[in-house]
Amino acid sequence: MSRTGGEKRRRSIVEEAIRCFGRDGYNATSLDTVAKAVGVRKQTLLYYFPNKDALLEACLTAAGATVGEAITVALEQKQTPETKAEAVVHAVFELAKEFPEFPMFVREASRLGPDAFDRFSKVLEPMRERAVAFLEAGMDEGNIRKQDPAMLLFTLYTAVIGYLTEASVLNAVVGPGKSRASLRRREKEVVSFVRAALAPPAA
Amino acid sequence: MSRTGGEKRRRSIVEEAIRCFGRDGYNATSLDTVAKAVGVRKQTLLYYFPNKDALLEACLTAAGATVGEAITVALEQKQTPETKAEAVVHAVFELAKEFPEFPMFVREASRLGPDAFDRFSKVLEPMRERAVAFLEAGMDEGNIRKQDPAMLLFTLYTAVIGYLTEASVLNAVVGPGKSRASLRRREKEVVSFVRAALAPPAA
DNA sequence: CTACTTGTCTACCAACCGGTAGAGGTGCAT
DNA sequence: ATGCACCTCTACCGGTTGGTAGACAAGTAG
Repeated sequence: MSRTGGEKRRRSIVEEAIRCFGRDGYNATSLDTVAKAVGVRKQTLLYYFPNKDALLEACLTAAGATVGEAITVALEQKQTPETKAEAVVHAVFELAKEFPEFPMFVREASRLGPDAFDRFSKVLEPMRERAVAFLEAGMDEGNIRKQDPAMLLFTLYTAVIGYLTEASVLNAVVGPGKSRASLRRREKEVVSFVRAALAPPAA
Repeated sequence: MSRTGGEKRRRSIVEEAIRCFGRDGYNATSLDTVAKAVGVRKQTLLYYFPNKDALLEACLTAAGATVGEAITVALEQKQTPETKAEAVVHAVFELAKEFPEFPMFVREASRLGPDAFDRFSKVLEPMRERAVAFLEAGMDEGNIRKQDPAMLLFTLYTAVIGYLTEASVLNAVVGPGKSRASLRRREKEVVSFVRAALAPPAA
């Protein structure tokens, strides 16, 4: 029919699959659902990917590359050590703004087990190492409160992903009185939280 | 056959369903899977609950009651204001220790949307209000850093649930070098994090 | 003994699942 | 024009899904 061309189609399949997997979960998403979102028949998916699992792997790799790229771009601007963490948070929130299902997909990746998450995070490995080194250096210089840097990184991760994915909880906790917190407000909250987590005990 | 009796059977169905829904997600769990876990045929489930959705509602209500009870018991012991938060964290971790799928089910509840999460959290509503009041009082007295108490509560929630559910991430971030962090160690990390989040800026 | 309630079961259904087989259309190189 | 690689499709398969219909066993009250 329309012959959209191979690589372009492949990318659009992966993008829609990430949306569906993030929204409904991998196991609860049928190939038909993804195909309908792309605007194509299920068998076209199976032409590009031998089976559902291969499609998932492609999504995991692509997602890792996407977030890696976003963070790299954010850190390319010359940053003072103080603003680095906030720049990363901002980049992730920007990504979530124009791709709301993305954070949910990341959480789904971790839910699917170590293998799936490793495939997602493999690209991010060097950035993780640099982040740990950055945190350790900051601790040695006294700019960051002394603690296990890996655990600190994990705590920051859960805070960011939590603010981005637990919308139901946020509404329930903040209560019906206040208007539902916008992404912008949540980013401010996360940033202030990150500052508190990094700040040394005495100012 | 064995006629285990109505209410007992009903409870065991709900418990196993929480396990399955937490482990695999609601949409990806079949009634047959739950039935097999209980040791009974699918139609027996449908005798107690008219359909899958009704079973989910029962699970949400039961889960809310369980965590509410655990927290209530933890706070019954006379606590100093300083140890209250840690007592709640400890109670939740104890619950997770002997019921590992429980935190995952809570996260699944939030993933299923506001209606589902409301059903879970309805029982917890008065405790939420008391917690906010407690935090506000602490802020007024200068024992807790001034911030939006509802947002603080949400941040604490995401931290606890994150440490309990994101095992894959934890292993990936902490790295293969160290042994995987035990629940006990994670509880210590969460508690120290909670302290940092509550602590006023100058000691 | 009989009638009724409660609980568990077998048998079945239409819809949907992931995946296979293969026809056919389109554009490009020869 | 012809062959071929690329892409999308229809048709189908065996297995699983949530759910219905109803048989049957066991306790219980009269």
